[in-house]
Amino acid sequence: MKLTINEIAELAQVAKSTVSKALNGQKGVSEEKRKLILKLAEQLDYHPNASAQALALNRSGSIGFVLPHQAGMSLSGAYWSAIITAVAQEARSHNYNLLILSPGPDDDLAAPIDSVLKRRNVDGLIIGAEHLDSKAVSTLILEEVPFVLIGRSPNVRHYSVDVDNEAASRKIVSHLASKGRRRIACLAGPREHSYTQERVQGYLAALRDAGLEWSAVEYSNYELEEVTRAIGRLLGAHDDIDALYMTAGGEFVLDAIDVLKASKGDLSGFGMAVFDDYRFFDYLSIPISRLRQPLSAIGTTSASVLFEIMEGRKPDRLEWVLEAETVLR
Amino acid sequence: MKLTINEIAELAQVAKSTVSKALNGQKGVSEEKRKLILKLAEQLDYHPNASAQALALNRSGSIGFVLPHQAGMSLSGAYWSAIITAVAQEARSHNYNLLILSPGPDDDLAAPIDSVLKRRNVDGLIIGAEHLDSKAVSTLILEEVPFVLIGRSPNVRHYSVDVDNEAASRKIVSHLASKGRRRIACLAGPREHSYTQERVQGYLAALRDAGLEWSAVEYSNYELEEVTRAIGRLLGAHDDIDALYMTAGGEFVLDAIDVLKASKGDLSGFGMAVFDDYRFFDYLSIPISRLRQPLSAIGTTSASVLFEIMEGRKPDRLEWVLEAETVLR
DNA sequence: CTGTTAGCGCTTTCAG
DNA sequence: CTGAAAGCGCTAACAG
Repeated sequence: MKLTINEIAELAQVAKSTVSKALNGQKGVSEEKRKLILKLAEQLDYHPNASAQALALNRSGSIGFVLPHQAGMSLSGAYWSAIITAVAQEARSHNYNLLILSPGPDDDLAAPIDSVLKRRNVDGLIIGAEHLDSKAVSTLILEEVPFVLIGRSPNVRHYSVDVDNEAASRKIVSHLASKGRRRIACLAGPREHSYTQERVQGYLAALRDAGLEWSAVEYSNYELEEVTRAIGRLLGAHDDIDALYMTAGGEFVLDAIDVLKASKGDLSGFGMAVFDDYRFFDYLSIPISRLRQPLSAIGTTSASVLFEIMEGRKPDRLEWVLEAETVLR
Repeated sequence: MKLTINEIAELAQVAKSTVSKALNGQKGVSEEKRKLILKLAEQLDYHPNASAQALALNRSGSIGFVLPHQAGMSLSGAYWSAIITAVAQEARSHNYNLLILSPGPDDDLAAPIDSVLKRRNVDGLIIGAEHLDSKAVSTLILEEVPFVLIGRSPNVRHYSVDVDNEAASRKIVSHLASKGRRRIACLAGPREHSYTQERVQGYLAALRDAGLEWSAVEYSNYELEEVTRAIGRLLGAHDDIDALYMTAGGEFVLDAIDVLKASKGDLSGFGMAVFDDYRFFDYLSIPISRLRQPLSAIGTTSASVLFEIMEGRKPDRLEWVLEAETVLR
């Protein structure tokens, strides 16, 4: 049941090194033998043993994808799943496999990465940045592991692909302003994430663009209690808020709407914009403009950048910034 | 930079075979040497090279997870992502890695599976059944590859873990009946999927339980056009339908509600139940009762069944059926 | 162009 | 208990 290169060599009456060369398209094999060998391999459906190849070549043939902690969580799963699908596709087209590294609920991100690296299970990594400690990153760089980040972390300068958080935010908040909103508040995600900062910057820029002087930003960690408090602070301090920009989507939006409704009652006339796009937004009680991230492109791009560095080429830049699409309502 | 078993052996002044034994907890090593070796390995943070181990042991140390085609799609991604996260966890706890096999948009499911198997990249497979052709399955069985299915396919009898589609459907439709609905129609998914059939059976059983004689089932492939037509057929034939049971959730539900609204106008008083649970259901115009699948449990169970067969133990049964939780509205 | 040989790093006999 | 040696399947030098 185990078909090896030796069988092929025997059948073709050649040395296994010849088979190896023929199969790998190397030169130094007569056209005649090459044909014979390829035909044989094809007929017998021979595939070289991955472990043996990996051992001989000192390369695993897999890349790893590191999920952030909360990837399993409901809607954010949809986000990661779309990216993974694209990465898997790209990997396959390079004849690589895709390993998923999902940190346990408790243990830290570094452990699984470390092990997989030490064991030489992967040749490169794509890491959902979110909150990657710079310690882990410097280890990676030190060990010269090729890797690319999805999203960026503060204090980390490395290959990354991300969406243009600031520009997109600016655009959609400008849209709110153009609709006549004058008191546009911002409900932001966790302050420590780069993407939150960038999106807030975009928000502020849009206000400046529109000549609005008033602004208000509150941060939260996406959990109902904090969201409640954050919105409370916003509404408590200003009773004339007429629009809200949220720097992240998903269920967070539902929470926010609940809280808003509870404090303000009727929401008609209230403006809303969100960074992220889910179709159900159209079924909530107010129109929501939103930003749609190019998920497949993020996956495809990060994978191809990774393969580029794995193949020793040096990309001409460090950061790939993709556009988010605006969906105006 | 490459720390191998040889270095450890040298430092410990023993043969590498002794190191191997010590590290793998085999007997035949003096307590003294074992301690020394373990200490050394710990200090130097030695991890055996996975490929070498795989080659020597003829086992890859990875299991594969086969996604169905449309997994990247929006909300269904959330579903798979939750399962994968659980599987990854379980794999890690068995010291296995998780390989993701995602079929390309065009190519068939068999190709990637076949290659990964032939190359001995995985020791076992978890397959999102959905529509797995029985040909592929028989190949797997023939090659004696350990695998378990998530969900079931008609004509395939093999280890599988699934949710109790019929019982859950029966329960939730009974709930509709208990609320006084008398004309409960069923909007089903694709007829060829087992889960659709089972859910329809549950629906019919519930009607019988409630002593209702009237029933109506229409199938569709989840696409707006077909959904429109299916609902059209239901409403066209019966103008007194007062409730709808949908055998699947996600965006499908939004489409259905759109269509319903368009034909019936006001939906108040209309009853609705759905197999699947998303929080946004609570924000639609009518209350929706629903069934929540135990996603993590599905992942964990399928993985542990897989490991059981991989370890040569023969589970006492072929099918694991988990309960879906009902969320009544 | 071809075959022989020597590893890749690990496990596993099997003498000592 | 210990270590030398063989071998997992493949690739890469190097003679011929």
